[in-house]
Amino acid sequence: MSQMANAITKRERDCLVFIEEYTGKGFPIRLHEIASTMKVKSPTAFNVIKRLEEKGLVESRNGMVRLTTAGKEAARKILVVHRTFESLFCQSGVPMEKACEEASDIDFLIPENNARKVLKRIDNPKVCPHGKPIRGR
Amino acid sequence: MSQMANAITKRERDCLVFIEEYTGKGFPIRLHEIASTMKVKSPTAFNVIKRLEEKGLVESRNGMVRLTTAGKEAARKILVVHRTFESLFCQSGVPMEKACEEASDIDFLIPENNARKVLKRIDNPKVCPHGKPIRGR
DNA sequence: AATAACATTAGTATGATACTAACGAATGTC
DNA sequence: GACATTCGTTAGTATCATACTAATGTTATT
Repeated sequence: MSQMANAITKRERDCLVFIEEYTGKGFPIRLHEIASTMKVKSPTAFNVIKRLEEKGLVESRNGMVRLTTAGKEAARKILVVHRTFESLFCQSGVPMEKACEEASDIDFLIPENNARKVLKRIDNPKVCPHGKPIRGR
Repeated sequence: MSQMANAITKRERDCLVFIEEYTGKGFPIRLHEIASTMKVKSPTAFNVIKRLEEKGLVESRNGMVRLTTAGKEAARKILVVHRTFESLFCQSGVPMEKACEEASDIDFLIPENNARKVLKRIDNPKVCPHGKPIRGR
């Protein structure tokens, strides 16, 4: 209720981003992989996936999980915001690890268009502190 | 679990900040006031207050609610972070209302010391867009 | 065909959020 | 002083997200 209709939780965010980053390399992802990365048991991961599925962000078939078009778009938006704030924190003197962690706590809460404005304000860096492109891939 | 031990929720944050701002003017606050401002029924507000009480941030007696020392300190920290990000958003071209709203979504998630670093990065404004002092009062 | 690895279902638990209904206490009005 | 209104509190219910164990399917590999 504090968020708009299509809100996701931190857990769902972590899961979504992990799938995006993993499957971005062309490998399919298995639930077991997700569970162990998120450090939860399979049924927990299964439920998170199920919720993401209900929200139309993820598809799973034969234990293979992948993002839908909407899911990819959602992940893309989150990553733009993530890298923007990560950059802001780093520019401000926060250590990279901490910057990343804190960006992860807020990147799914802030609309992309506002992050883009912030990006301009901080001199429009093209890559995040990890060297990944901030805007389109 | 995504947060540290003493984490509070968005609801609790809203409640805490509201009490801080209200009682800052020297008036005692009543539960009914809190409930109607937060747009929830009394029992809901009552429960939020109860949780804040358990966390040692609030005291209530005879239906009068006020912050403890720890509660004031927590509210102060939140407001430093709030005003920092509000300023950032405004400087970036986000309308003030929206800037405030979004700052409220994240200000309780970011540690004060990192916000202070961000504050320096954005040219150390002394007041937030509403004209309130950002650092100590 | 048997086993191992993994997915899935069922069932339970906790914490945050929110409600209604009912009750209690204080306050003010007639 | 009796009564009504207002507000706080308790009790009970519900939902959602999160997380677990235990049991059951399913698939793949040997």
